Amino acid sequence: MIKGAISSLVIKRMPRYYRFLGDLQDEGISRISSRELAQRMNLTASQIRQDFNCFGGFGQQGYGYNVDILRSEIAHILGLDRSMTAILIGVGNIGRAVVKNVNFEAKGFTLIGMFDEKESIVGQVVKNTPVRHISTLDEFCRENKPDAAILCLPKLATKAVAQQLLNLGVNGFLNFSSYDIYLDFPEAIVENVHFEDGLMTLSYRLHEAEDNK
Amino acid sequence: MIKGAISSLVIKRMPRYYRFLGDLQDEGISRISSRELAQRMNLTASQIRQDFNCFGGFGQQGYGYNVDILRSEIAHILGLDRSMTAILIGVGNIGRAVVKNVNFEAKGFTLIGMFDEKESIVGQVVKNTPVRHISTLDEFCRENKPDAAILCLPKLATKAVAQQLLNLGVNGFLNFSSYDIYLDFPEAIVENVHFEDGLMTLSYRLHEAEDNK
DNA sequence: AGTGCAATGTTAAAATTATAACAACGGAAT
DNA sequence: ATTCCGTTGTTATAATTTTAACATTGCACT
Repeated sequence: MIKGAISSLVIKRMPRYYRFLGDLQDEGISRISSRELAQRMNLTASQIRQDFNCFGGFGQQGYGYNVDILRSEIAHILGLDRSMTAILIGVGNIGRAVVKNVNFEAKGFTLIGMFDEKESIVGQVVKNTPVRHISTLDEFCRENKPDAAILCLPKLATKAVAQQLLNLGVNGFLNFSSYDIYLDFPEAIVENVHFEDGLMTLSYRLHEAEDNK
Repeated sequence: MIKGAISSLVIKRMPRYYRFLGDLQDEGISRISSRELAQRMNLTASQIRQDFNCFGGFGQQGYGYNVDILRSEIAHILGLDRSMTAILIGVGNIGRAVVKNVNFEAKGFTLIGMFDEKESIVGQVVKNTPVRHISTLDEFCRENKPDAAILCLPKLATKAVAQQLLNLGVNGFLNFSSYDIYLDFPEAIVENVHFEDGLMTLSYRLHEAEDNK
């Protein structure tokens, strides 16, 4: 039972809960209260209960939450238990790193195609998926209608490719380039991933701590 | 002139401004108003002015902001113009990808050491830095006092290594493992980077959009 | 069966964050 | 020199988010 629109702040916390509950499973813990979860995760018990209650609440009064159930509920909320298809564009440095390190299958995504413009890369098989030439992208998308595109392209190419894909009916994007995609197209769903941002905020906080000495 | 404590939400937006202003420079744009910046970045002009005014404000009334000046002010706020030393621990898949794709120098960080436990990796030179055995970590840290540690370790090792480094006086962490570090040590500054989170929130939003059809 | 305890779901209050409004400023034009 | 226009810095309002409070529920124990 989902009530109204969920705040994006709540959504962004869900993957963290999901991850942490997995750790609890590894520890063999099968039951936890919001109070203890809060302590462990550096949150407040109130926030945890509020977060879960956005989706109806999965706990039992006087008992707490069952770790397995809670985790699979979150998986369901995030849609990890439903299957979607994705293509990856740009099989260079970043593209390879992403394919190697991101577990798409575990998140419900099946990689059905990879594309690059470099002839030396086209034809290679990465993770059981052959790399196709970018010129075949249109045809491929019309035939296979992928749900999402993982963009691992250089800055300049990113915007154009995103627009091309939008026109082909692909409107989910996971963007690993350092260029933020801004598309004024309401259907478009874009997640920008910038690992350098963490380095910059770390820098800020380190200097802040230093200055306050 | 910095007034009081800055909200972490403001800090998290700074890298994005920094990036976008770089794009504007590439386009040859040297001057911009908060209104136009807001349009381009999908924000409100109010928020932009408020954000910059947390640090004193860098604009000129009736004119707007000078792109070059604004960007370098943000760089200064983030501490990118001040030098810090960092070590990287775990030179496996993720570690290599991070070294290849993250521009530490441009963010003010100098990589002074890399560590791994695998004998086959130790001795290799990655980005002009030799990989040392993890057993030499203590000695190295006592001698060189690195400001930050980039953790690219498997889940299980992460917590222990973080604790070890804390004891050695290293208290800035950029953590790329899928394990969130929770240290109840007030000095510790931790930034967790989880690229899979973006995939999960994308999944949520895609399914949400689908369900509302 | 009845009572007490523990922890949830929910409602209310506080705090924070974002948006809007406006006054102050500087440059350009007359 | 004066007025007007545009845009900032700043103050005030609105909205959101977090935290706290509490009533309700189900289990365990006697």
